[in-house]
Amino acid sequence: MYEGIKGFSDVYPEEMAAYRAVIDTIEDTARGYGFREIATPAMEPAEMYIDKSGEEIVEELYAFEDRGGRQVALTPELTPTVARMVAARAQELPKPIKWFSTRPFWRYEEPQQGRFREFYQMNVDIFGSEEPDADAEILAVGADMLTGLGLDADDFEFRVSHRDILGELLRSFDADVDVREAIRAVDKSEKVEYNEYVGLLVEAGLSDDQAETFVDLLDAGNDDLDELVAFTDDVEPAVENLSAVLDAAADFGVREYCTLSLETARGLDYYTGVVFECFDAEGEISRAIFGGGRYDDLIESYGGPSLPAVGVAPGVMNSTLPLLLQRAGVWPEEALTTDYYVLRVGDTRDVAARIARQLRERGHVVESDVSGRSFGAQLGYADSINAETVVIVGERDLADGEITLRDMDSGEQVGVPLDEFPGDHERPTFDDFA
RNA sequence: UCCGGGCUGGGGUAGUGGUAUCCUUUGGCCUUGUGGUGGCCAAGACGUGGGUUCAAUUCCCGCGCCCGGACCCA
Repeated sequence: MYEGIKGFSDVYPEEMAAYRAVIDTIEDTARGYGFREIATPAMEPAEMYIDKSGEEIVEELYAFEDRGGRQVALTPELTPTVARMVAARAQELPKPIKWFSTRPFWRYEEPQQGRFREFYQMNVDIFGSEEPDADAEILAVGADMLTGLGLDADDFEFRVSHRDILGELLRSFDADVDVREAIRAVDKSEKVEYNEYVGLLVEAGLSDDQAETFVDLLDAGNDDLDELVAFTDDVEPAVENLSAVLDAAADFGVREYCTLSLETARGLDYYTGVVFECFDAEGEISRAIFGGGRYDDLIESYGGPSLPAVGVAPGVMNSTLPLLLQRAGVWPEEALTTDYYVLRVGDTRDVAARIARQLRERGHVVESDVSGRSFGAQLGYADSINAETVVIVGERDLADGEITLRDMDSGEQVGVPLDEFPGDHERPTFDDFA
């Protein structure tokens, strides 16, 4: 016996049935908006991540040399790959480009709540539109996924912010501010004490007074963005952009899930406009459920044309989303379902097989005996797979030209003439013949 | 990479310096034709390596994995 690798998970059928229901729901939501599915490689050149993120990223990469001497890495995220794909065909692809995919990613990190070394993530992106409507559509598709899963406004909130508001405010101070570091401090503000937060801002270049002013400004801005414009005109375009996105979100029917939260920054450097993070509204799940935002410069930085982009990336398996769904009581049932079990008694394989085939042709899940088991054992197995209906194909029944239908919930049975089953019925059950 | 807690049949547990309890599960049978409610039989565990000891599942150390936290978050 071998143990699995740390941070990698096995998923058994019952649990996978629940995941499958979740994945189907969120993918159908994206398809409903016209997002088209793409497939991408599990490995890329390691430089693709190192060049963009620095050598320290190697610490969190599954990277190695392949037999051809190439430095390769298991993909830790989708963005560089999709940027390459967009860049390669940017000329021919009609805009906007709306793509999604759901697949595993790998990061060499220490496992924690909702965080593993292999995890499944869906990516939904729009390339080629810088309109607020595109940002709002990303918010809308994200919110629709969650409501489609059974969550409502009491369960989650999108904390929406804008990178340029933070950037312009910081640049407006008469100080040599490391905006990147200051935004990183903002990103941590929810997790640390006030004094530590201010201290981080001071380390980024603000004076003590400026840092406190900045913190107060963000707080005031959450209530009224105009307060920020009053402080400096430089934030006006960003404020207008954020307002326009929220207006569009209102028309798209998802404004109620959005909260203005200027303390939300996202840790990544490449975001350029609206950013947002989804949180458990009850706070039981402390980590973000997922996040997204606008990254207008990234395609170009990967060698493509200048092409605006906005996206969202919900974790699916091995992530915080399942924790939220469980907390909210909407996690799908972890159970097998089986429409029919065709039970064989005696030398009836030919007839049983024909019936099973006819039921499968109607799109049902149908099992039959492949183990040579007794009647009782077959019935026990049918019960263990939650068969709804058992079709008993026995020698005695066939001698009378019949099969027997058994409803497994009630235990009721009825004889049905062989030539009437399944007949014209799309989904024949006990009730149709009782 | 660091910190805290954990690890006993497939799952859940009891217990102990002298190799282990119960529940459940799985397979078979009672019942070559009636499961989910009975009875019988069987299978199946001390994560791993080392140390202390006459003897280690039990005490000590390393490692692995699990849960949670820090760091990081793409």
